[in-house]
Amino acid sequence: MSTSFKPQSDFLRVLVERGYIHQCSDFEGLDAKAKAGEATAYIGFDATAPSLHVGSLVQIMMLRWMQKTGNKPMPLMGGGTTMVGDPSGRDESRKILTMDDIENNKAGIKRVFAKFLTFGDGRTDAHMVDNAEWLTKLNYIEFLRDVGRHFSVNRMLSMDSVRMRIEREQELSFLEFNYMCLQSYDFVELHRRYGVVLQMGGSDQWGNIVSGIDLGRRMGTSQLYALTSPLLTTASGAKMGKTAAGAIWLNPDMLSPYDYWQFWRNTEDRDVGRFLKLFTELPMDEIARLEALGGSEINEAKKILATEAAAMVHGRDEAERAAETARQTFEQGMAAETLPSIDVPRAELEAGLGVLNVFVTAGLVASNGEARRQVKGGGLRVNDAPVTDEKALITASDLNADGAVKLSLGKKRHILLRPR
RNA sequence: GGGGGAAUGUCCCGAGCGGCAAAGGGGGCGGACUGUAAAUCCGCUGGCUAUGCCUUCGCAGGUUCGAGUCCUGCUUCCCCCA
Repeated sequence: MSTSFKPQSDFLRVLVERGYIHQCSDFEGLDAKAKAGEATAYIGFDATAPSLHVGSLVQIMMLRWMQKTGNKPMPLMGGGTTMVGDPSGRDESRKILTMDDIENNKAGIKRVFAKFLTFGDGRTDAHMVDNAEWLTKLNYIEFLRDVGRHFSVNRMLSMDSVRMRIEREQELSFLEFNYMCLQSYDFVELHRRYGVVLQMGGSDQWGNIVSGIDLGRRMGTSQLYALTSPLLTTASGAKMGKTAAGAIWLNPDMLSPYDYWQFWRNTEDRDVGRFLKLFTELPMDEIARLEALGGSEINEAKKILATEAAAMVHGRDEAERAAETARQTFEQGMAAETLPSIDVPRAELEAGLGVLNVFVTAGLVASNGEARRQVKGGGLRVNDAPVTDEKALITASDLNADGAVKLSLGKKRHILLRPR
């Protein structure tokens, strides 16, 4: 995005200055719509997991800004499209999910949106839709005649997502090949039902979105618009939000607020400014100040980033608590009472529990074998003392002043063991 | 329809004369150095009631003291010819 385009609408102005925009089909046209508060927009979310993770956060933030700048955001549950599976950016077919899984996932995902958007019937209130509502009712022949005839297979074959599969000689099922048609049709359907004129998404969705605009034109909608966000990677090139330890989930039952706060606290120096703009709502001049901090002072900026980002998802109180827990744990080296914890029956603790087993139970390591290896490498600690004997027992005498045992893996991951 | 190849450690890529818990990467985890950063260096990277036992090389059988490695059938994918 390096145009000299000067947005008139609050919506585009914010998105441009905060770095949300990768591509837009028509800046001027969309700007006018947004200025009039008529830029009703949707973003589709596939129901492939019981929670969204950090990878979807940019999209969610775009919807939030949309609402804050006087337009109507519509998160779309891909209840129908999830049954098909998006081939974009994938080099192999998705697993087919069962209907039960999809329902379950939708319920989890809805909880996330409630944190970011105000729902209701007002003009700028968010409205949640599910494409299963219309996609599952489609009649095959009718769909082919009304919608299918507008799609050129020649053109679809030239789209990145499809071409890649073909070039790499990887299977692309007819089921997946249809995904684009369905997503395009969603756009048209949403326009007809709710007057949606804009579809946003990650840059990998550009092709699908534009194809929806095209279909709209052929099927007689008014002008539709596309807006995509850059695909987020960390400065060192890793994909955002997915580590081998697991994705950075937004639902607290999948990842504790404390761990969520830690994720942001561990941001690389180079990413701090960019992330503050995308994932917090701090004013731009404040961000400029924070991002200019040099050397170890940048850590202050990271703490603010962590607290602001966590507050958005888990609420201000939880965020402050996570920040305080981190302060006590890292800056004072104590076992903050509010660290994530697990319970263990008091009788078992008094009888003595094997260290290895305890670390496995706490979920810090996957198996006794891994625990042993960590002991060898000096990675496990009980109450900050390195575990040297893998046969050691943890007993009631290990309880600290707060009545808990602090288990640590490495320098960053801590869990409290509490007798119950 | 005919001919030829491929499937390896449940994160990925990938070597593998009949003795293999299976080379090497990447990724990840841990350690050192730092600032809970990056870069760099080092270690680890099947499971267990553990000087041993169990489970792994697409699936099912077979040959053999012994099979990822050889044979047969099957599945999936790729290439060439038609």
